Amino acid sequence: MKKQPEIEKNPSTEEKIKEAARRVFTKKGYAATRTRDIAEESGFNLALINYYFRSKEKLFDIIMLEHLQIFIHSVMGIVNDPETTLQEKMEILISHYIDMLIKNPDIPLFVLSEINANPVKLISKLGFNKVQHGNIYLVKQWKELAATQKQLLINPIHIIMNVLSLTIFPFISSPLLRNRTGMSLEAFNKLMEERKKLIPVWINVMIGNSNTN
Amino acid sequence: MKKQPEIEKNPSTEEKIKEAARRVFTKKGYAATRTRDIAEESGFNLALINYYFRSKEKLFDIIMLEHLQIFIHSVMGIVNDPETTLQEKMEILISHYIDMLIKNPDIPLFVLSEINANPVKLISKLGFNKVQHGNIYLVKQWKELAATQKQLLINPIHIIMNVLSLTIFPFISSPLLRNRTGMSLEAFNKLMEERKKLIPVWINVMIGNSNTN
DNA sequence: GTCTATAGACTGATAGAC
DNA sequence: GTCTATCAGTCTATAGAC
Repeated sequence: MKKQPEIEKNPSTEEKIKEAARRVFTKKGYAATRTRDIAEESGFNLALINYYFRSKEKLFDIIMLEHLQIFIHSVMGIVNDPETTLQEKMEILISHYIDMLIKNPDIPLFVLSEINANPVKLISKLGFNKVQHGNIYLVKQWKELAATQKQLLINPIHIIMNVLSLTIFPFISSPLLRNRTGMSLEAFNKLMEERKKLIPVWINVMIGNSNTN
Repeated sequence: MKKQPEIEKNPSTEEKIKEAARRVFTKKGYAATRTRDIAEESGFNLALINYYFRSKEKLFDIIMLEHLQIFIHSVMGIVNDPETTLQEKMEILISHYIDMLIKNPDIPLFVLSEINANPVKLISKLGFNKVQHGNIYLVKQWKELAATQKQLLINPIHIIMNVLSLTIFPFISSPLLRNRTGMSLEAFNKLMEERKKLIPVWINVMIGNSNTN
């Protein structure tokens, strides 16, 4: 019943710095971020960052690892659920991603940029390659479907690409799009809410129509 | 009949530096690029960069402007062609973009990252907002179609998003995707070639099925 | 734990020789 | 035009006071 000692009644200094770093890194990227920016954003002194995290790079690794875990961990529960159908998984996944992206619209561009800038480090060193595809329930269901759908000529990787593209890309291009059209953030988010229902419909008609072409 | 003096028989020093800058900036982004990297890549000395371009930022602006013009100018001829139908325009546009992206896969992530990092400068200062939508032939055709399709409940902006998402996003996520699946660059490019035909089909069934849902 | 002050390395830009 | 040498400013990281 007793809580662990010091489980942040209100955020500790270390946690505040980490949150500040998350905001600054995610917005500006690793190279453009100065340790001074994080200090200023956190309200503490520059020296404290190195006191808690030893270096800018170590702090960055922590932030990036947490971002990747948000995307991977949160999804694992969905794709590994034996209770839901393939169709339901897709709907839940898209809805879940869009919710997350409305809250954290800068994450995809940040993650993809940093992976592009330093693929070796971010993919191998951060333990990002430990996921075992074979054991995932979604993959099992997918294979079962593929076995029955002998007519389906399209490469399944196209479908995966399409789900991710339709879900994530609008957020990546949001600054440009909103500027060009004069759309407000609220209007944009409302469009994204609409897409929770639209994308699964689109994906279904894609699968249904690609082989009868 | 006489050519302009010195229209690069083989590339001038200035042109070589610009090409080197294009490669380095596009790969690493503005902040992570050091003037010394460009010098090394070009084979010339650091001082020459400032001799020709005065500053790192001025050189960057030139590169970025050229990238934006590639994307805008090359597209203008297509969307303004009165000879082609809306359907044909879409097919040509997608095919044209995929060709360009296979040759320059780093451009979208680069452009979108830099716009995200500095929206005010890159959208207004670089004269990126001079396009007059009203005069474009594609927009005219679009409005004509919309007038006849009174059943079409879906916001047209979704369709534009979808075309761009399905075309561009695979290139942005290519480093991650290829690493996760072990796919070669050749195999990836072949998939993208397939998408030249697939995306227009998908867009058509989207338009056809979204309102009968 | 938190601060000020500063060391030590690096960066963009320029002066000046050739 | 192209180079070497170097300046002035900025950056990360640390030493040391409190």
